[in-house]
Amino acid sequence: MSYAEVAVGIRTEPGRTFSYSIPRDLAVRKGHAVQVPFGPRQLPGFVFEVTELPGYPETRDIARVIDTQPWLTDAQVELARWISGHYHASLYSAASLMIPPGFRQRVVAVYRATPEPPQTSLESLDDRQELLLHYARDRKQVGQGEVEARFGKRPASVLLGQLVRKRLLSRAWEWRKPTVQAKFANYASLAVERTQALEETERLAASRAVKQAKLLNAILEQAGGVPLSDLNQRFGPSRPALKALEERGIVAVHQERVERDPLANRQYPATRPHDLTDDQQRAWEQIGKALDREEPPGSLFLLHGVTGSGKTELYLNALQRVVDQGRKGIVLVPEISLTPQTIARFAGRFPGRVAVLHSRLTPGQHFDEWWRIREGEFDVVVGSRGAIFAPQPNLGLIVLDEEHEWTYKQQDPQPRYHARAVAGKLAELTGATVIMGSATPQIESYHKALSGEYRLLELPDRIVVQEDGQGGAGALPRVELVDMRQELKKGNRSVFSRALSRGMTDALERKEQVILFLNRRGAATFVQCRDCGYVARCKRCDSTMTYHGEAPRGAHLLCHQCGYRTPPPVHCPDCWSSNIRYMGLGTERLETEVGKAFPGATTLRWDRDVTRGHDSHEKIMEQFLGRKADILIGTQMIAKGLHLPGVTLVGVVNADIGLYSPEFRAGERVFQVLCQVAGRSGRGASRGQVIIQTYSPGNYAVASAAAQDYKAFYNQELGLRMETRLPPFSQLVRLLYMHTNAAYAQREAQRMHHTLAEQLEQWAFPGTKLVGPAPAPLERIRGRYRWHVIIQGPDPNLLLSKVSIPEGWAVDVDPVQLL
DNA sequence: AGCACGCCGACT
DNA sequence: GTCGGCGTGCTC
Repeated sequence: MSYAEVAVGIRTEPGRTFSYSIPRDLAVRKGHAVQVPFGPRQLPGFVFEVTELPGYPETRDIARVIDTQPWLTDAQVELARWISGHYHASLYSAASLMIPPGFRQRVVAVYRATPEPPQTSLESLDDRQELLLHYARDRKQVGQGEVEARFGKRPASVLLGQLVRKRLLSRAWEWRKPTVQAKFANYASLAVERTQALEETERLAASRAVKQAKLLNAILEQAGGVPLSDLNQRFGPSRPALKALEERGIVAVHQERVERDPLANRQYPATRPHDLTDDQQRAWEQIGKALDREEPPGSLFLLHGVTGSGKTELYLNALQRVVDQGRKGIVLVPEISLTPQTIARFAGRFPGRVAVLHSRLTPGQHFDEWWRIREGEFDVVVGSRGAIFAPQPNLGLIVLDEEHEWTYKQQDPQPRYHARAVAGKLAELTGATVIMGSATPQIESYHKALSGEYRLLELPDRIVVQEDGQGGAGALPRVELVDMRQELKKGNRSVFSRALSRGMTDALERKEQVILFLNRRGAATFVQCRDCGYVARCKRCDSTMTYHGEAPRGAHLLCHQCGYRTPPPVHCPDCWSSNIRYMGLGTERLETEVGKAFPGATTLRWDRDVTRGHDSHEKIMEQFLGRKADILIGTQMIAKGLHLPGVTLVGVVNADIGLYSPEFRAGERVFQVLCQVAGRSGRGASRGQVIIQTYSPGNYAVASAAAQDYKAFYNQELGLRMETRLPPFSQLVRLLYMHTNAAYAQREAQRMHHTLAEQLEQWAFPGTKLVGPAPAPLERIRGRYRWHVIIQGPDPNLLLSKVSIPEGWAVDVDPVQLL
């Protein structure tokens, strides 16, 4: 008899499995998805271990193996174990990251009326029970869902339970069909020899069956069959004409599996490797050695290079080397950088061998891609955060581009993992090499690189890629810092400093393009009564409402926290004054101001408010690349890795936004975003110019961004982190509790703090301390009050593992933000 | 989800 | 001293 340790789909402590016996007729292996009995229910689970001895005295049998193939590789099983432990999540939730979404089969209950019901039970029924019993007797079986639809979720389960206990209904467990499945489409292909078909085409054309002739000709042209949808698209409704051809045995219509390939119907021009610069060559030698396994495997590289220094070329070379060895790669890029431009760079180098995984895939597309990756069909998987879990067999390389991006940290559902940390662990398990690249590495990463945990590779110079594809040394843009306090003193109350105004005029005269960056949406950032000082705030959150004044929704106030929308006030609700002023500046109002100051220029706005549609990112960029606009106005979105050769001037309208946030990473964020925006300028032939407007020119983040000096920023920031014992000098775990009742949330947080403090006193982990309990900086979101407790120390998990976390608490290990 | 267990208030 | 309300924890 063998036994299995199964991670069951319930809330559990990290790492917890349950022991089940394996029936003789079931082949169960590590990594299998299974169905197991658990109390009165049947639940899904994953097999983490197969053993000869039971891990528990009273085991029950595994009910079913969901798929003959294991869904998790051995490496993924170990990876899930690590994620569960490190991020304090259940093993099941960790394993779930690695299977295709939409395929989470669930067991559902189905009910049948019993053939010989006990008479006594039939006599004691109320109206609703009677109704449900008759409903069930009228059909073969009744699913839980339909009963819930008629009676409501809660009453349905109560009623069904009552009828089962009275032995009037019997309950069985069934698997709900997967929500996504392989897709099949109709294809038309030749059923006769080509020569015969050609004759037939001529005969049909000569007679009056023009449509049939056209169709047959199209089918002739494409060996292996044409999808009917294509024929319909090209020739209009074709089914009747096709039917005629089919009946005469000339063509055959059959079903074929179609891959919902997101790259289908897109052509990527093939690209060849560029010559490397000296810096690139030096970095490449080190990477090459690691890939050739001349050194112990599992190397982690941090590639520090400014925008345009040729990091991607090194990624491509490394991927090529790995592919030549018969191994495979995963490339992670931030979701927002997953543009057609980026995909083209990888797809062009490995034509037909690149899979793309991102959140905008339909479940069907995701499902198909997952299985094809699993089968080893792709050399390279390009995707956002979750692509780190792509089931790439024989993994040789993981690339993490823009490693400092905080979108690599999963925020909402457990496990709140960081793709960078997961990549490191996966590399350790598989022997793969990791290359992390950034122009502005996260402080922790650079610290690790300097202390030898990562291997540091520097690319200090920018390369200008000419039209012929050859590279040469390029110049960094000239950056000018403008003190807006001086502008005010000189009587300039406009949003444009004299320098920026002049720069824009010059650029526009030379027919060059301009980017204006403002990290805030909307028209006015807050709405205030001039008489009593009232500021419009969101009813459900504490944040101030932002005024949006544009079509299609008309003027309204919007909460950027929860999306709550309300008409703009005519009178102050406190003092009934009509002296309402709109204060502050957002992208929307900036566009208006540009229109006033540069009436001849055409503008394009790029922020979350104009990019709701699916392809709108692509459309806006195409418009700007096609010179349909002179000035692009946008938020963070414009800063991410776009190559815009026509831009020679970037204006940062207000660098100070975010600088005084209560977050310990505020300075780092401002520095990163300013560097990124500056990198948008002068990527074509001419040298770019950047003008940064600020009210805090002396601030270290703003000043070192203006000087494009990462090391200066790093040294300053590291000093601050050391004083405050923040990462990398400690590790943080944040425990967050939310509740609609403020007092309840506070009490719960105090209770948690008390428990932790007790354990801390008992075990006395050195250097570990508790921060809080305190209301989170965003004290209320969507009407829920938020309190948190933070554990700070060399290994907070030691303390965390001593307490059990009650329901309702969110545990965030290595949080990227504490708002 | 459903069952056992335990703690507290209302009753014999 | 006993009965039963429901809140809490466990199910391999």
